[in-house]
Amino acid sequence: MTGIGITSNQRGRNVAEGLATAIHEHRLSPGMKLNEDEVGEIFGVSRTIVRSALQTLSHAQLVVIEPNRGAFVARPSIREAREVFEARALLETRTAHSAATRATTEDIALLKRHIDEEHWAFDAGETGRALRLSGDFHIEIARIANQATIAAFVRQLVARSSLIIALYWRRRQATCESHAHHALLKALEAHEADRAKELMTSHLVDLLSLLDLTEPTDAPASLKEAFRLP
Amino acid sequence: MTGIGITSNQRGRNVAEGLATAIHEHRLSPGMKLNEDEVGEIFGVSRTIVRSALQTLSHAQLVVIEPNRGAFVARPSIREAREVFEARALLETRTAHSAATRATTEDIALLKRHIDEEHWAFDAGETGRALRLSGDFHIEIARIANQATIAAFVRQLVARSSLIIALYWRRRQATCESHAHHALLKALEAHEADRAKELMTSHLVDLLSLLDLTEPTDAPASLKEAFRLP
DNA sequence: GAGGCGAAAATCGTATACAATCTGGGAATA
DNA sequence: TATTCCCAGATTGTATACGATTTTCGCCTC
Repeated sequence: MTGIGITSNQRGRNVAEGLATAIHEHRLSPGMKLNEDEVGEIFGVSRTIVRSALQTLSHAQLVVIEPNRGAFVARPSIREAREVFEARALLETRTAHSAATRATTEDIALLKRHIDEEHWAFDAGETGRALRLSGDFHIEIARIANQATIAAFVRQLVARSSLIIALYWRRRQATCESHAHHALLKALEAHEADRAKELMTSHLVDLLSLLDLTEPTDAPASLKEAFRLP
Repeated sequence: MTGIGITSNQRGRNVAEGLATAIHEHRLSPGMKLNEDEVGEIFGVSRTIVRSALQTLSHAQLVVIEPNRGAFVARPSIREAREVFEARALLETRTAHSAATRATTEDIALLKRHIDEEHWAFDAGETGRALRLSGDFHIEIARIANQATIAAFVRQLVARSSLIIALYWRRRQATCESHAHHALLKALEAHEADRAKELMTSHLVDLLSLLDLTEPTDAPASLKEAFRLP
C-alpha cells in the first residue's frame, strides 16, 4: 500500500509504485539519478511509461526533475524536513483524533497486525521494510479517520518523511517507533480522542527531535542493485 | 499565479496553467471532456505535451482521467466538497495565524492591491476573474505564512474549491467574499494572530454554508469556446 | 599535473506512427 | 417499435524515431 496519487496509466502507476516502495525502503537513496532507459529496462517498459511514472513521483515530491538533466530522488532540505513534520503534526493530530472516535474493532485488529508485522520485520533485521510499515501505520490511521482529502496529504508527507529519515537519521533506535505506535493504538482502542491526539503530536515531535538536522553527506549507490539485478 | 505543482516540462506546465486558469475562471465546467487532440490544437503542442499537462492536473485533482476514455474536468462530490473545506479550515487557520505574525508592510500592501483588483473585477462583471483573484488571496496568505509545504496543499485545495463553487454555488452574493477578506486583512495588518485565525475559520465556514450541497445538474459546454476560438 | 577545448557519447524533449480500445449509429431481428 | 449486434470512426495507450542538450573524456596547451 505504498500509495501514490491517481494515475490512470496502469503501467505507469506500477513503475511509480515500484520506485516509491524502493524509496520508502531506503533501497533508493536521496540524490540518486533515475535514468529513464535504465528504469525502463528494469520494469520492462518504454521511456514513455517511465516518464509518466517519474512525473507522478515528482508531484509527490519524491523525485526532482531537472530540465534536460533528468530525474533524481529528492533530497529534502533541513527547512523542508521541519516543514514536513510540522504539517504532519497539524494534519495527523486531526486524523488521530478522528480515528479514535471512529475506529471499529476490525480497524484496531488491523492496526495490531500492522504493529506486529513491523516488529517482526525489525527483529528480522529488515529495517527497510520495518520503516515502510511504520509509515503505513500512520497512513492507516488517516484512512480510519475517513477523510480522504487529508489522508492523501498525509500519505504524501509520510512518503517524504522517509526521504528525510534517510538523510538525517543518524542514531539507531528504531524501537521507540513501535512503542509510540503501541501507545497510540491503546488510545484509539479506548476511543480516547484527546489522548490519541496528544500522543500523535508528541510522537511526531519525538521523531523530529531524533533527527540530526545538519548538512547531510551522501553517496548515492547504483540503481540496479536497488532492484537486485546483475 | 495559478499555481500548479512543479513540472520540469515547461510547455506542459504552460498548458496545465492555461487549463487550470480556465477552470478557476469557470470557463471550463466540471464534467467537460478534455480531448487531447483538441487541447493540443488550442495550445499548439503535440499530444505528448497535452498528456503531461493532463496528468499534472489529475494529480491536483482538477481533472479525472478515465482509462481509455480520456480526461474530464473533475466533478467533486458533495462529500469531497465538505472534506476540502474542512481541510482548508485546518490548514488555513494555521496560515492565517502565521501570516499575521509575519506579515510585512509590503505583504499588506500587496494584499490590499489584491482585494482592490478583486473588487474591480467584480464590479466590471468579470465574475470569473474575480473568483480566481479571491482564491489567490488565500494563496497569498499561505505564501506569507512562509510554509511552502502547507502552502502547496492550500493551493491545491483552493483550486478544487473553484470546482466546488462551480458545481454547488447557486445563490448570487459574491460580495461577502471581499468583506471577509477585508476584515482578515485588518487583522493581519494589526498582527492579531488569534483574530486572523478565527476570521479565517468563520470565513471558510461561511463559504461552505453558502453552498447548496445537493446533487448538481450540469451540461458541460464546449472546449473551444472556453478559449474563444471559432 | 592542472586546466581548457572540442568532438563523441549519452541522455532528455517532443512529435509521430501504430496498436488497442471505446463510441455511436445503422442494420438485422424479434 | 424496441433491442441486439456489429462495424466504421474517433480517441486513447505505447513505442519509437529524431532533434536538442548535457555530459564525458581524450587531447592539447601551459
